Amino acid sequence: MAAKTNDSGPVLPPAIESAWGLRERPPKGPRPGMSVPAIVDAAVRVADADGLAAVSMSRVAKELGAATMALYRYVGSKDELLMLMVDSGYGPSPGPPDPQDDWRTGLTRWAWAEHEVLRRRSWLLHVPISGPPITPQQLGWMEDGLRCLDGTALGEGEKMSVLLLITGYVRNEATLTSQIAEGSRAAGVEPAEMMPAYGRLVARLIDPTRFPALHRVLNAGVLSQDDHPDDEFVFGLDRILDGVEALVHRRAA
Amino acid sequence: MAAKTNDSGPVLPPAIESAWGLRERPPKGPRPGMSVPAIVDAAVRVADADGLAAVSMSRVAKELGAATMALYRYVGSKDELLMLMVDSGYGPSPGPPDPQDDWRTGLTRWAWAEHEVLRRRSWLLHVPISGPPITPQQLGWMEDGLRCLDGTALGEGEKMSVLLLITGYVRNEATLTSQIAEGSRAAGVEPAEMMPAYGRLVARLIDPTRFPALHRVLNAGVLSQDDHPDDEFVFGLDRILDGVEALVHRRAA
DNA sequence: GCTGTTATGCGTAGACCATACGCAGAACTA
DNA sequence: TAGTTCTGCGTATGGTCTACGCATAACAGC
Repeated sequence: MAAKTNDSGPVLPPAIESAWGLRERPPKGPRPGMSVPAIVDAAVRVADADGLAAVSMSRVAKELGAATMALYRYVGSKDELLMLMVDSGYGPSPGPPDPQDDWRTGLTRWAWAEHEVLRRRSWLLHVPISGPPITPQQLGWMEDGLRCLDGTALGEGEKMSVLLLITGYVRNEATLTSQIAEGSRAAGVEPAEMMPAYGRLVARLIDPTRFPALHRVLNAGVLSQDDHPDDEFVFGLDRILDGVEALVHRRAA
Repeated sequence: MAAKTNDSGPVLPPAIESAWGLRERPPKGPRPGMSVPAIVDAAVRVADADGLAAVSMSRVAKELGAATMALYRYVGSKDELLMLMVDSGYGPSPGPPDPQDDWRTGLTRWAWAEHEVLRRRSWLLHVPISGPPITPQQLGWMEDGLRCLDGTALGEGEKMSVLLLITGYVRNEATLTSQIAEGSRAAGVEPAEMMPAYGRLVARLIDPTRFPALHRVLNAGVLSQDDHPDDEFVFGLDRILDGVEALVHRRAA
């Protein structure tokens, strides 16, 4: 088995190396007619317009007026293109926290920034991620998140865990809301009618003696009202930050 | 646009209705040679053995000694089959909490049960879920989770939010660990060497002045040691439950 | 300026995939 | 026995990714 490593560590796909600016063009051969950034931009444009499912190599090539196979001179595989799309799709990190903000304010802003990106580009949630982040902007987001916790007494590992916790939460929450939106579009139902319809469906399916707690929830009308979706987001985020706060206090003591 | 609803609410795909036992076989015509459960079992067997990517209609049909198109008499589409695979793959819910346990013990057990399932069947994480749960066992898990919170003063909506928070966390955590496992297999690296290799890679890429906080984390050796993976899981779960606990106390006051 | 080397653009083709459609035959009802 | 309805599934369509190889363009060294 060919281990994908060399002396200086694991080997990066060429296109990722060029994203870090580690690759100069060889002086020989014809001048390239495209560039990796141009391809990634085109792919992002397709995803923005028609969703991730519409992103095929031939569609992206058409967007650029090029032939399908021409792309493979720039990206090693579709998966590689997807990785670059994620990096570009997230965009630049929200920047370091305001020095006068406490960690909680900073992380809240950080979480909202990701929330906002995922709301605008829900296709990011559909990209099957295949490992920890190694692209420049992704690591930029991480850096900015870590800085929010600079003033706390948490260990470095704990800081990382907290970030993972929060970004995971944001992604998860965004996944759920985007599913509702996509589901309502697919079923031809008003988005606001989606959860009530779901509630009625479940109410019709379940036997109240077998599912008493669930039945009680439905009876309370939990799914019937369409409250502001951001409320749900804020609720979970506050729970998590409460939990982190407890830890921060314990470490500071 | 054809709205997928009728008088009694949204229409369920036929195969899902049969999972709820709402469908009797019409008396005419030849007797079916297969059954939906047999097909789902075969598909789960394929996924267990070779991963979700190996689950194609033809592969499942081969597993059953049937022709590809024969499956479409039982399931409406591959997506429908995937939904049933998830239901079957999760298996029966962990059961209601022990009456003498407090809510926190109960939810911890509930979270571990899902954690365990996802560790054994990581392909469940790769199934693109397309909406809120409507299959019997999925709702069974929900019911059992809700019951853990029965004794608390939380509102019904809050209980639901707490469950979503926890299941989201468990899925997210499982996704990360399974990515490490799959990544190490793909790169031909020992699983224990995966995170250290990642750490070295990032250390080589980043400029310490542009990424000071990240650099500090790496210097602290956060990624170098391979601590018990369950520790990471417990850490996040405890943070979340701490946050929930704060809310429970506030509501009880 | 010529030649060898190397990269590029991309056409062809192969190996998959999901699934629409339609037909032959089985099992029931009347 | 005739009619109806459902099953199994063969064929075919249109899509996917990508391995391979060829013609050509641009440079390096002589």
